[in-house]
Amino acid sequence: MSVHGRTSGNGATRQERKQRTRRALLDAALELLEGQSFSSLSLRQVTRAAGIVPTAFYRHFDDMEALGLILIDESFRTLRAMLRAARTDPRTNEHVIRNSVEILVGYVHEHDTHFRFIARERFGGVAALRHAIRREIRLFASDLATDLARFPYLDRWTTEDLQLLAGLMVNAMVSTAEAILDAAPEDPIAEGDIIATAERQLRMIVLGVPQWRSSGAQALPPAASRRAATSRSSSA
Amino acid sequence: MSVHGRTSGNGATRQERKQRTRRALLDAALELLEGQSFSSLSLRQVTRAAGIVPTAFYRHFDDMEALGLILIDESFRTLRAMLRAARTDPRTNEHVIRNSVEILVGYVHEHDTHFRFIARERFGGVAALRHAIRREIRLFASDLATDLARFPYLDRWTTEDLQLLAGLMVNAMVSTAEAILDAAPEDPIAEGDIIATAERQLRMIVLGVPQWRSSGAQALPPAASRRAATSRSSSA
DNA sequence: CAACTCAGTGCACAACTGTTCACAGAGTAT
DNA sequence: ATACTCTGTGAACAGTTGTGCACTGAGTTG
Repeated sequence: MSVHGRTSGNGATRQERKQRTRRALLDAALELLEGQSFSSLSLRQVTRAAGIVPTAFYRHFDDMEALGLILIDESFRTLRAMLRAARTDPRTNEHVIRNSVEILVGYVHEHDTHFRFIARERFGGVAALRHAIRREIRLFASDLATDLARFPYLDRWTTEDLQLLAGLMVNAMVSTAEAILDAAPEDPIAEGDIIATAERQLRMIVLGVPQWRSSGAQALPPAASRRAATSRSSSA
Repeated sequence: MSVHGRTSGNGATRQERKQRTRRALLDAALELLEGQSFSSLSLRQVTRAAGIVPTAFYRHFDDMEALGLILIDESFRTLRAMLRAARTDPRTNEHVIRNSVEILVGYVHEHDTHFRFIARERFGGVAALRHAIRREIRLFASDLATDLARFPYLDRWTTEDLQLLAGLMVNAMVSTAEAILDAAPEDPIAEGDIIATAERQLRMIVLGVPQWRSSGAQALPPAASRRAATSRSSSA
């Protein structure tokens, strides 16, 4: 501690410098990943784009995989921030869907690298990343599920049912995000179509909500979902 | 033409032989793709697995990308076969969902390589494949949409609305397929859970159907619409 | 039969990969 | 000022990649 630290004019203090090249590596990777998948991304590409020599990579990460896991972490931090923004949105319940989609679109544009990375590696070739993403998506769906519980009807649902609904919504969100990212950049018509489709899909999902509890319980008892799963094989 | 052809005992006739190594290349690629993504799959890996020398690859495909496009074509052929199987299923409308999911699961197990390939490359790193898959999925959703038109209520829908619904279902199917493929192999409990979730998700989507009018109206219907308890005729 | 076609071979090449190692030199501690 | 720490360097390695080229030899054709 004490008064030690940078002697040169530019931002120094070793820790800072290390942190900065670490960020440079992460950012370089994220940018390169816009055009290729993680499994085809080489350590040397990343270091080259970050402006350091290949071997220096190991001062920051054991592995490319380790770097990938950090990127997943950061990406989901963004997703959670988006959820928080949607949750604390002051606008009325009448346009929840429209507003939510709007927030999603804004976040996709502002953090396109994160969204593209997640969408691409969700089912990608690297098992470790795939599983990490699956785990995070489950957590994300849980967060969304508790948010959903604030709405009429839904506050009576079991957490399992809420997660089911949240899972549907997350799927719709992810595919919407990828559609936006893959559309012609800054093509307002195409993006408008995508947004309209997303809104209507969410609306269609939501319309089933008031019907769900009664007939859903009738067809598959929520409490016995585990048992129903194992005894299902006889009907094949 | 005429009586020319194979002179040796094993299946010869040049065309046949060429066709056979072509298949060997495709199959080798498909098998390798179970463990990695297409963009990280090398020409040499494929030829090595197929038992030929790297340069012979060019006798069959211009490119790895060309091979990938063929794989997409073949994969969607099985998807369409699945749709046909579901369409001509003799069982009653009461269990459409359960039966459809069952058919899906069967196809996923029998053609796991195709499903995994599509799921993995749908948002993968190779733009050409990604776009080809997106196009095929749109066509697939159209096929599904026309199938859906056979059901009560739905026969009155516009094709746009049907495509919307079909898109939701396709999304659910794809993520179900990947969940099955990524589950512990031959783990009946995990797979049972996935199947149960898929059925309930589809059911939830379908429940919105009777409410849907093209413009969608309100997002969350007012508390008064309890009447739906008696009108569950079209549900699963 | 001889002439021709062409799927598959074998070698070569330049480019790229991940990882090792000894080493520089700025930042830090005493 | 001196000794230590540690991020980044540069050369070197064994391996892989895609592709060009001249070739072989079985299958085909006239």
